[in-house]
Amino acid sequence: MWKGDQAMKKMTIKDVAEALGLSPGTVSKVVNNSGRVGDKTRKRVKEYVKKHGYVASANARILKSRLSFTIGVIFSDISHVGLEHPFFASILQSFKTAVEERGYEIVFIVSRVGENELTYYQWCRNKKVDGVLIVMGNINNPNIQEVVQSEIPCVSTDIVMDNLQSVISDDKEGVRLALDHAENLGCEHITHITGPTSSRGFAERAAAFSREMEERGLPLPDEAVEIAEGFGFTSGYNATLKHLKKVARPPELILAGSDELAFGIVRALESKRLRVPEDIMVMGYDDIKFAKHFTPSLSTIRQNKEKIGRLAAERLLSAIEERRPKRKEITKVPVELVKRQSTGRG
Amino acid sequence: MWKGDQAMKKMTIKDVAEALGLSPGTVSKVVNNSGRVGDKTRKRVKEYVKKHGYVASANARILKSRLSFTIGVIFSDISHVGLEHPFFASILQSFKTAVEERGYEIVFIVSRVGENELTYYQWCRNKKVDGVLIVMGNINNPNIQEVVQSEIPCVSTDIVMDNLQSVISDDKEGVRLALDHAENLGCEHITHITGPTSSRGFAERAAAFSREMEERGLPLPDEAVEIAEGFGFTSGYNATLKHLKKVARPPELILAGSDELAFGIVRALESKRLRVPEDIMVMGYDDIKFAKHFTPSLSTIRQNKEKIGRLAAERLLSAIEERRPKRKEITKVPVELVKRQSTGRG
DNA sequence: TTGTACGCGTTATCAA
DNA sequence: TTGATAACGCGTACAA
Repeated sequence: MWKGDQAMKKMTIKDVAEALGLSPGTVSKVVNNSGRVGDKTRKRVKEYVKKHGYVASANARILKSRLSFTIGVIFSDISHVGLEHPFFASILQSFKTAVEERGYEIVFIVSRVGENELTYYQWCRNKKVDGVLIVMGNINNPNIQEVVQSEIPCVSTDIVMDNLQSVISDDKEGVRLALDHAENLGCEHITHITGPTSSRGFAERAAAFSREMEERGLPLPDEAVEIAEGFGFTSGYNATLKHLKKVARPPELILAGSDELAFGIVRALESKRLRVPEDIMVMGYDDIKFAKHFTPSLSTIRQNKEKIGRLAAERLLSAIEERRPKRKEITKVPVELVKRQSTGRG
Repeated sequence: MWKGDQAMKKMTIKDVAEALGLSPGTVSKVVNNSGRVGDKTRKRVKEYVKKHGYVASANARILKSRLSFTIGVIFSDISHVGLEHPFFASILQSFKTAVEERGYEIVFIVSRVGENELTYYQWCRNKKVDGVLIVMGNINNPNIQEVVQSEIPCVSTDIVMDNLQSVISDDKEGVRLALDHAENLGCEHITHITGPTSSRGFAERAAAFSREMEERGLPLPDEAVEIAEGFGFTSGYNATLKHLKKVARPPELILAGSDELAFGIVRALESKRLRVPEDIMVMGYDDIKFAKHFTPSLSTIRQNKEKIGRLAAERLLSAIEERRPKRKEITKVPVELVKRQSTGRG
């Protein structure tokens, strides 16, 4: 089906109208199921359109109408975390699948168009996106604040803010499950190593950890919460070494803020001749695909990434289609304890 | 900066023109650095535009002009492999970064718009994308054939076809490096377990493997190449068990078609009380992030994902901007041997 | 520089 | 009711 250099001339609504001896307006109505059109005409148009594969130009349509069937995605502004981050990639994937099923598509919001630097909000206006998903963001980013406070429907699977719908894991419950598990294993001296608290998840888990430990009457010295410098393996590794230097005696269990941190934590412990789980236990958070293939396989709190993405899509599309006023609303998605070798014999 | 429900009225080129007592055409020229405009006028316009943050509507612009500064991405059609696949996600990430630096953005090509089923080509025409990246595709997919044979510039980081530019790893070299390594380790009985050969990478590695083994005079019974059913851990696991049943005695080394397969291979061997690397060695392919954290850490052939993505971006953008006729062209990116524990003592 | 036709649909208005 | 007409959305490009 080689078309050579010259493209097949594109069929426009006028071509269709002309071929059928109708006006463009009438064809438009049929295509969009709007307005009144006679039955036989409607049928003629539908058949022609189907047969010849006419589809309205996306750009012309968006230019005129309210909706673009496009969702802008804010993926990352902080710390070179990209599509390669398994947790966020999973969420994005399931969100993408869900909106595509409803005829929407996703585009990544960037802060420039051609040569112009735009704010996220300007970008959205410029592209007329129908809604915005914040997969990962920082509440102090003025760009994000602007979008969230604007008239554009938004949903986040990460941050929580005024006027913003969020679909997130129940982190309090996650920490509770983790500590229940720890207590069942007979652990009392527990350390929490988490990532930068500029990230909501990390901050929330750290807060929940402290509160829970107190309520349970477990020891909570200052060193019991260690903040790693980044998101990845190396950050977890380094934070662990730092922590071990601070304490007289290693804790019985370390709860990590994420699986990736946990991987680094485990290796750091091993480098100090501490065996996991025999000498010290480790728990992760997220249950990314690799957690079960790690050695020792990682006990963790599973976040339901698929559900988070799907629910976020539902919430956002309803907000778009019902045009209701924006308000803060948090949907908590249950988490689940996954027991593996790193806290026992697997 | 709460804007409430009613959006700030959008500023159009007419508003700008009116405010400055000029015509829209003049403003357009300034904004696009095209055509002749007087110096002082140009300056006045630039200042006004900067101050008030006017940006041309993307849709109106695309509607009229040749370029959309948009690249369509074909990510996956086969086997539920999504953004979660670390190898392809890495390539896409670096491609995305590279094109964004040049003012382009990416959109995922899907096969429907609203209610209409479109072919990829129709979709591209409909959206006026400037070019297409095929991150992963099947050469027998008519949708892909149509795009590739069309007038739209394309580049692939996966498949190889007529009229298509490809930026891929030098798999022959990769297999050669792997077998050199194997021979240096004294291995002669080598098995290759790879994924579905509908995927170019797997097919090419399998072919290279057979050829190289023959040239080296190493044994190449039929069972020496085992095709797994899928891309992931489980496929590797099952293929290994199947292979072990076929052979009288396990090979000395297994070369996997990908790291993910290799993970499954290793665990399958262990389940049969074969230690890696003591009893049998295993090599992966790709060097995804996790390969070095696996136990045993995985020796592998590193594909330069970052470079593949970046080069693909360069090739595609040149093709777009120079509008040269399409032809087949393969850019091979060097690979690298990474020695770790799974083939020695690490 | 400006005027204006044009790109391609959508939608409000109007005639039949 | 049915369908046609025309203005509109927002820029671009070319003639004047």
